[in-house]
Amino acid sequence: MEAGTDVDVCAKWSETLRVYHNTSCELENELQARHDLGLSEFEVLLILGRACGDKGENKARMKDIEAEMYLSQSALSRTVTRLEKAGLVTRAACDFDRRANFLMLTPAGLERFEAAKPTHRAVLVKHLTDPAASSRAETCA
Amino acid sequence: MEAGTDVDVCAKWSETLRVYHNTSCELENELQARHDLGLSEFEVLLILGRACGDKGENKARMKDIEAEMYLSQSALSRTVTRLEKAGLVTRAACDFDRRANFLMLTPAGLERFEAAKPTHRAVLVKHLTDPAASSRAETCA
DNA sequence: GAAACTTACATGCACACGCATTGGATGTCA
DNA sequence: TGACATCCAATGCGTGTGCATGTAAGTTTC
Repeated sequence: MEAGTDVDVCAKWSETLRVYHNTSCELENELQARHDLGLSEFEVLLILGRACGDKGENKARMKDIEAEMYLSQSALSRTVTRLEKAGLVTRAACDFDRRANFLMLTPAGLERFEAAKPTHRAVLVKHLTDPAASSRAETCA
Repeated sequence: MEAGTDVDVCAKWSETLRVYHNTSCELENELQARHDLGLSEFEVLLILGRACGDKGENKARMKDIEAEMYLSQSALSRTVTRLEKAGLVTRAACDFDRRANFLMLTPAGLERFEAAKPTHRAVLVKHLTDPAASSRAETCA
């Protein structure tokens, strides 16, 4: 709407790309190396971890998880399959709607999540508090 | 370093994810639908388009392009292969360093790039000038 | 209550990506 | 000159993703 919009927009996009790639790349690497978790997998645990946390029941419907993530329905389905194979999560049928699945954290899943949370937070702090400190990761492009 | 950092950082990351995914998803969709170009492919054209633009020679070394993109060396190599098959770009050996390749825009490539540029800019403006206007795309998660 | 539609999840498939490796060209040092 | 390290680009391979589709379950309409 104002003069210089083109340049501003390009600069803003470049900055967004830089922060996004550097951060998600390091998140991926750190979570994988330290906790054997992919970023998508961690994000599912993150949603489960805060869902109904006070009731002690860490569960959510697939559809609700999907709505909170930038991941297609099929990709989420496979991500959950991986988590299930790793024993971090269990699928449970929903009594009221047998099309739907509930997803629950297992004790192992909760433990893994709690262990990974500091790693996740540390990377975010590193890259988002002082953007200048966010440099290119060694791997990932 | 200050109180509330954790919450601030999480909110900032959420916002970055939102903007990045919405924007890149719509970029991908629009460029594909209107110009038969993937986002990575367009970005290569973008770099070539502004490289030495004044000299009328739109060329650059693979390594230099790689350094400007968030793409691995192998992915760039294949992206260029696709562009080459589409006739938008040609590889040319470098006289001074025969390990390196120069990449050049063909006339068709320049034309395609010029056609796609407004689409690219429009999406950026839409999503980055007023962040609230950036809503979830229909496709892509 | 049967038929048509919609919703939730899984799966076949194609594809773009990153990592590791390879092959060829260049530079360096003895 | 010969041996070795370095650099550029291509390719084999595995994996995660999205789209399209399939299947089962719920909802609506008559």
